[in-house]
Amino acid sequence: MSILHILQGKTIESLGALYERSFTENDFQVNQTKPEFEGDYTIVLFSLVKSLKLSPDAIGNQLGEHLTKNNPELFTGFNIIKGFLNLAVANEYWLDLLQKNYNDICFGKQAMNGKKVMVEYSSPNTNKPLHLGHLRNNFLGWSVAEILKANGYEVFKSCIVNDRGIHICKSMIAWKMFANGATPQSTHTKGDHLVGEYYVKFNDEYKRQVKELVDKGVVEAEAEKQAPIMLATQQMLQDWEAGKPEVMELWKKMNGWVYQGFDVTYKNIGSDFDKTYYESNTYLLGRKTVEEGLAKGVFVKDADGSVWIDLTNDGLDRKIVQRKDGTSVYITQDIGLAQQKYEEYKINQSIYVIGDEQNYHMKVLKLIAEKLKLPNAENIYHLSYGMVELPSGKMKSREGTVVDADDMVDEMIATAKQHTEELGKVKDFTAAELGSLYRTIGMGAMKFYLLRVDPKKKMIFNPEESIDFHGFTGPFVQYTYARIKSILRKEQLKEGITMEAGLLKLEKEILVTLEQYPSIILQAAKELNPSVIANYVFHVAKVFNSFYAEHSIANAESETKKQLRLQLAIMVSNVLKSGMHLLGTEVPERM
RNA sequence: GGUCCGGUAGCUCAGUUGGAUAGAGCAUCAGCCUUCUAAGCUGAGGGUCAUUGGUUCGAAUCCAAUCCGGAUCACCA
Repeated sequence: MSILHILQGKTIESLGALYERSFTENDFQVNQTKPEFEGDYTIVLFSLVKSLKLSPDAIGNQLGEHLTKNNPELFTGFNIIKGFLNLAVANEYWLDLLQKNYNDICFGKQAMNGKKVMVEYSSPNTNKPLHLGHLRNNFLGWSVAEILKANGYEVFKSCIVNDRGIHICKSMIAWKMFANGATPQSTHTKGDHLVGEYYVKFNDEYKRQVKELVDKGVVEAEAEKQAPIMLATQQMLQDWEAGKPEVMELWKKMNGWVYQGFDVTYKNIGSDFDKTYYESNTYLLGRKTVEEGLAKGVFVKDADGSVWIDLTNDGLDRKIVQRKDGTSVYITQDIGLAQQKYEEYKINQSIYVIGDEQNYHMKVLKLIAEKLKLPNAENIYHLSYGMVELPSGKMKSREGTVVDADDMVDEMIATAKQHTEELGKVKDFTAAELGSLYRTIGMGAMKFYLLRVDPKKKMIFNPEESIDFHGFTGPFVQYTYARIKSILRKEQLKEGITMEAGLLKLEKEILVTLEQYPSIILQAAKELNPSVIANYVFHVAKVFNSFYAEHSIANAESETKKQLRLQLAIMVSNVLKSGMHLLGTEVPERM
């Protein structure tokens, strides 16, 4: 329970005693006091004026009087300015907070609550390597899972691999046509990149063939259907569905290359999964759903045999759920999988980390689940995030502007190396230490960069300006942590020393900030928003840095002051480490 | 066209259950390393919170209209 909540409770108490009616926390507002005014927390009095028929100053005086008189151990004074009641919180409260929590590495986290959540994220296609957009997805998913764990949920991370379908056949056809049997080994290329090359080659060749046909006088729409490479791809998809051995063999071989490549990338960026689903195994799940839907009268069958759901009454469209040839479409498979997840893990909530271009799809998914009265329907939640765009607009593979995930990682680590060398810090470390330090800093910078903005909003990434290492960044926070650790290696904390009662402004500011960590973790989970953590962790580091520049810990004014500051530093380092962990980011002991 | 999302400093973003003079970072400028790591600290300049109207003690925040940008509306996934 934070001082803010305590103050709310005490205010309700005091108001009740003063005016002999009951009040709730909605009757007034409590904020942190603005720095230009005296006090720590502020009660806004205007909303009470009407119902009490008293002036703001009169209410403020009576309330301030009552609060300080009845809770001297909490509130030591007050002032009223233009309808705002500013209260000063007793130093003892802050010192007590420090004593109790400075060494608790679990500070801010909740005990297990018995609820289970699944977070589905990453979910790649096996026809091309991961790019910057996937990185945002991966970091978000991992971080949200961690934030939920910190709030007491049991979390399962899952991934659905889109490993079948026409787009997969495209790279297979192109490989057959152009690769001459090239393999990752023979070309020294990462498997996912190799397969991605042939996906690009498919599109080039396809475009060429369409143009050829158009030049011969074929209408463009017709040419797109008739292009031989497209016909061959469609044939391959049919062969795949029929289980034709040579197609299956090629499919397994090429997917195997991609998985090897993904494994490397996932390991690099720290993504992991408790359960991986493969669409090649789940794409038939929808059939049962369709049968159920028809039986319940939620779906209708058209004359040609295709099955539909009418969502026009819900403001949406009529959606197909099964093709006339009896195969299921994407949405139906997803419903089947949603059901399977629920049955397998008995989850209370199912979170899908998917880009906002699928908002409509996910809305339909949830709506159909509701109409089918599936038990998990209301637990489906789409964590929708915006695209990562370039200053010139969307990334386009056609124009070669796609920022590759592996390249990005390498570049960040290289930048970390360059910065460290420029600062002349290299001599303090062994080669092995440097390797892991560059990785920690580079990945920290990148993850922080992609997580510090609200997931809902699209974000712009400028490849010209490399990701910053100063200011509101991961390395800034890491650096603050490393400096604290450096002090803690030199100075010993002594047990049993009586704390000094006085608190300097900056010392108190640190404590006020640290106290908010539990509610920040709560808010981040409620909003499923890691940027809340990023903003907070940065704020903590900033406040500590201001203190650090102003006051010395090792050479404090007195021994008791030194011990107090050591405890403060320890608590700050714990919160920084904990918060950065929620963002999937490590903190270095030295940098 | 329907639906949804967004528009805050030169740039990238916070702030939106209505509260005091709208905040950070980057960039620009001026300072601070013989004292715990300067990847740091202190300060300055920089704003019609897209526009207009409304609601009220009070609006970046709520409502309405308009303008601009984006996503989506496949027998693709």
